[in-house]
Amino acid sequence: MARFGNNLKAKEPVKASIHPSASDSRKLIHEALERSEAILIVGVCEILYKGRASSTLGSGERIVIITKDKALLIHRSCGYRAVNWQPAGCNFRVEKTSEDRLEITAVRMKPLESVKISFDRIYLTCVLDLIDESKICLYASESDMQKAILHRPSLIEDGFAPITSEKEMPTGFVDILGRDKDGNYTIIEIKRGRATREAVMQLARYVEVFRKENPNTRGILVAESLARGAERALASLNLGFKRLSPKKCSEMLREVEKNEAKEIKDYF
Amino acid sequence: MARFGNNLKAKEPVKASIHPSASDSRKLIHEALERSEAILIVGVCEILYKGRASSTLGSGERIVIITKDKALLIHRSCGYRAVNWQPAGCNFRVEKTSEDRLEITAVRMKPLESVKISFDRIYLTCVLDLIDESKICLYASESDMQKAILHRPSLIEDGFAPITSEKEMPTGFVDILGRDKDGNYTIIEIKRGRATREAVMQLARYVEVFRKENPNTRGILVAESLARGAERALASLNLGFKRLSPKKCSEMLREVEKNEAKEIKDYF
DNA sequence: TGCTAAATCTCGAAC
DNA sequence: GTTCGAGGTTTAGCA
Repeated sequence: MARFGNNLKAKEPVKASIHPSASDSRKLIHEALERSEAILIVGVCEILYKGRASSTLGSGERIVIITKDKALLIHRSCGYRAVNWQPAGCNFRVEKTSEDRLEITAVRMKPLESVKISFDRIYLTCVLDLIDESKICLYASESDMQKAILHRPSLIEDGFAPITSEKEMPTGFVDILGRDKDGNYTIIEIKRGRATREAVMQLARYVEVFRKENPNTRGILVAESLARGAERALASLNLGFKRLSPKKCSEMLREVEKNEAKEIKDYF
Repeated sequence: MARFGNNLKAKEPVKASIHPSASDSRKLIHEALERSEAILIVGVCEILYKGRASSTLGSGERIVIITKDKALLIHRSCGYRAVNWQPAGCNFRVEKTSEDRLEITAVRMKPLESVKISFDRIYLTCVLDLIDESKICLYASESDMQKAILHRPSLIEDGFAPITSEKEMPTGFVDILGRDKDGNYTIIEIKRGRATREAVMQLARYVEVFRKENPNTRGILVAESLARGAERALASLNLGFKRLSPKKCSEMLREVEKNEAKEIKDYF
């Protein structure tokens, strides 16, 4: 951690003010916004959103977060999703509208929209000077599946040979284009989870277009599993399916990477 | 607010513990979980996620929220999206793993997955007994647009007459099916924001299938605006476009509701 | 319970 | 800057 790595005395990363007055809270928030520090507020508020859509939310006790990059999050005591929000890059206005009331407005310019939070009461205002330089590493994404297939085409079927990936077509991008052991063009559409009817339609469009030039073209949907409707659609459109687990692909890739590193190490 | 409405002395809704020891933090969190209160933690942690996918995130200062309904949210100092999370209904385990280390694990049963947070240091632990009974009201959704069109079909064009909505087809559900002033079947696909090529393709599929039975079938895409690719696709597929604002639809609906209420009132 | 489609989707990469 | 597609998508509605 940068904060502790150099043995200098750490600056206090959390300044908490419990039951602050509206004035104090306004001052803390205003200064934190100026310095681009994160802010955490717990209190009783009403919320108005106007923009692409609009929403109203009556009084309730909520958690409000403003991030360093000026995103806004309002969380209720239940549920994973924020009840109101704005993505990063907002302009904030903080106003004391009466002795005990504080109003925070986040304005996004494009598209023009705003979220207004009117606090009746503030229980807690924290200014957070958080340091967080780590990068998140995510495994078993769709692109891991694509890489795995390109690296070991037999994951699809024996004799499959990729030609290109991300080939552009009039209706979008084909995940993988290749030929099967009989020389037929084969279009691969990858979905990491349960493939829906929509995914089948996407594959069908590519195959349809490609067949105009190359009649002997097959389509194979690759996914962890198939939704009912997708199964029916595949059958009626005469397209193939290959079950493939994103986790298995990711594990295989990491194994490959390890071996490659080893080979390089062995080489020197 | 329920908390203040009855003039009883309010229970303190926020218990904040600044720089708690791992033991104290563990105790606070454990009790809050038992009582289904919300929890807010700020500290230095590493995170491991394993489940449908998997992720690792090295040490950093973050905000952790556990909600009353046992959802988990981990926010970084930047960005709107949580970096790791679990939806409501998790089982939590809180363990002190060494003098200064605290480990919180959220386990979701279906699908089986887990998020493990290892705290090196905790700056703040808050137990939040939040009351929030308000319902959020959201306007200008896609279904508002559909309702508005069904209520006033001339929003599409003069003489348009809806037959059904949400009609099932082999390839999906048609938003609105109707006839135009010349008796042609007309399929309406609605998007609330900017319509993409994907939306045009969806409409094209419906029209294509429907034309097999009824050659005189038109397709109209209804949206706030059109992406470039969507525009091209519409032109080449000979489909129509009608610009319609979700906000306008929502306003119209509320006007209609008001008048209906008035009519009923006038009647009695 | 499973499936389908929307979302104030957001986010990132490619053009 | 716009467009396009993925996402650990989540969530709500309906069969």
